[in-house]
Amino acid sequence: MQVPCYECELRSCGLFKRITPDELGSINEIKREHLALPAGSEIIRAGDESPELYTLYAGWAFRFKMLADGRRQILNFLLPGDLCGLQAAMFDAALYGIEALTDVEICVLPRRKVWTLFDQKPGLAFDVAWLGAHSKSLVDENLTSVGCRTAAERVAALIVMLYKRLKLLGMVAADSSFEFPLTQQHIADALGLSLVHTNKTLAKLRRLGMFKLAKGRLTLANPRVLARVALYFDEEVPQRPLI
Amino acid sequence: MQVPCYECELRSCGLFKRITPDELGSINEIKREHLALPAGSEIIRAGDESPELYTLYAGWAFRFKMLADGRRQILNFLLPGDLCGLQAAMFDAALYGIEALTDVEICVLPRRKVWTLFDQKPGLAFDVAWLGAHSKSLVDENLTSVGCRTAAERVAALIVMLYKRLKLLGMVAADSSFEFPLTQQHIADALGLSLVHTNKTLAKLRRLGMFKLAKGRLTLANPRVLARVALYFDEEVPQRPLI
DNA sequence: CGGTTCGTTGAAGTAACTCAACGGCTGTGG
DNA sequence: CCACAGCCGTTGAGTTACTTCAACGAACCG
Repeated sequence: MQVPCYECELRSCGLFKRITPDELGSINEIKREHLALPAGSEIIRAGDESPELYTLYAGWAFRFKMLADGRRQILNFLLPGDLCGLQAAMFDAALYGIEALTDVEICVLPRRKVWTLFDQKPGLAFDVAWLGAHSKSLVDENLTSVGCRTAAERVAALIVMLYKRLKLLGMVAADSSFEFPLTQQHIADALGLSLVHTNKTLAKLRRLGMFKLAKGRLTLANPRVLARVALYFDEEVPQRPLI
Repeated sequence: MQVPCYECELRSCGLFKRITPDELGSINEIKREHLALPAGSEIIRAGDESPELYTLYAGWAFRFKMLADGRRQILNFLLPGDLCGLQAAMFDAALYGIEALTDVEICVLPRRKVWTLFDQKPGLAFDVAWLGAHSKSLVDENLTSVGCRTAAERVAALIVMLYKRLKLLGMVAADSSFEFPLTQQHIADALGLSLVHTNKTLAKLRRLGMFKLAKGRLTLANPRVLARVALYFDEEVPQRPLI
């Protein structure tokens, strides 16, 4: 347990709802480990029963489903502060996989202890439910993209959504640039597009001057314009709580 | 409050986790009303702040998002026993709409009272979170359909999924037939297909003998075959709890 | 160096879309 | 009673957005 929850950097950036020192202490008590995993690791494997709940402390990950014939759908991307495997912990088997996109660090919370903690600190139960609902709203948004938007609109929507989330995390530089570790295959699998068409769509948006992409870093020309392309009904990302 | 929770028909069909009489009594206490609404009613309007949480007692509904230019994506369908507006109740504004597909009856639970109830009965908080997670898994499945499957596979997957859910509710007859109130426009909007193509795809599956559809009732020839068409990794729908 | 992964581009094919028209059914109002 | 409008489903024809196939260059690594 290298990093006590008291000193969690995620907490200090104002990301989480203020929780009582009492609650924080309880979380710290059940936190079992702080693990580092390399890019490509499977954090949760579909079909496994997962005895643990994780929070992503550093790095990127993604949640996905596979079809019987091997096609893959990326459901959403996970950023620091996100819970991994809430559903998996509530059901008996995970219905999806979670893979580390970059090197990651995760905090391990034993499932049983989390549930018993709820009995003592009901406020935390609300917060966990909140995080689950937030993550669901990301999937909703992605489904809307894949179901309704054209290829260019989907790419724009994905980038804008990541931009907004990273901005809340303080991971966007002053020039509107941020780390962008996705390969084009990831983007294709998230948006329900072929690899080739994803490439051509990205090229088109780049030629239009919507953004630059070099050395794993994406620089946005103008977030508002891109949001317009994505046809957003301008809804804001809600404020976030806990863990 | 015509129907006390004690006598709830949903409860009697073994659908929900056994909860203590004490918990049940608490739910009954905060239940405010039992409302009947005609088909087409908006149960939740996107953008509204919703002071209430509902449970769908009878009838069908659907949750959807609209794009700026009017395109609609149906996120998932709601059946008796499902919660309406959990996300909406946790955030300050609903990010989606919910519309009654048939005439419906809903139980009204004032939002504030639900949260305070959690403090007294933490077990219920877990159950609500469970229901939220379950609903999310439906969206995951739908996203996988829209992102990965062909039109015929999507239609098959949708029908199989509804069949499985209705079966758990005891709403499937001995001949594998069930009420099917969706118009082709609903199916199209849920699957990210055009109306015309949805029609042609349905016709094709019908010609192949996968199912019959007449007078708002769908009869499945063989659920297993349809599941095969949908390319399911045979995952079972988990057992359900509460409210 | 050769192997691997990732990005790029051209060309040909197809699944799904749009447009358009029509038939059946239901409810409404003269 | 018929006339008419509105909704839903159906079908044909032409178009397009996206897919698949194939090949190649750049970067990275053992």
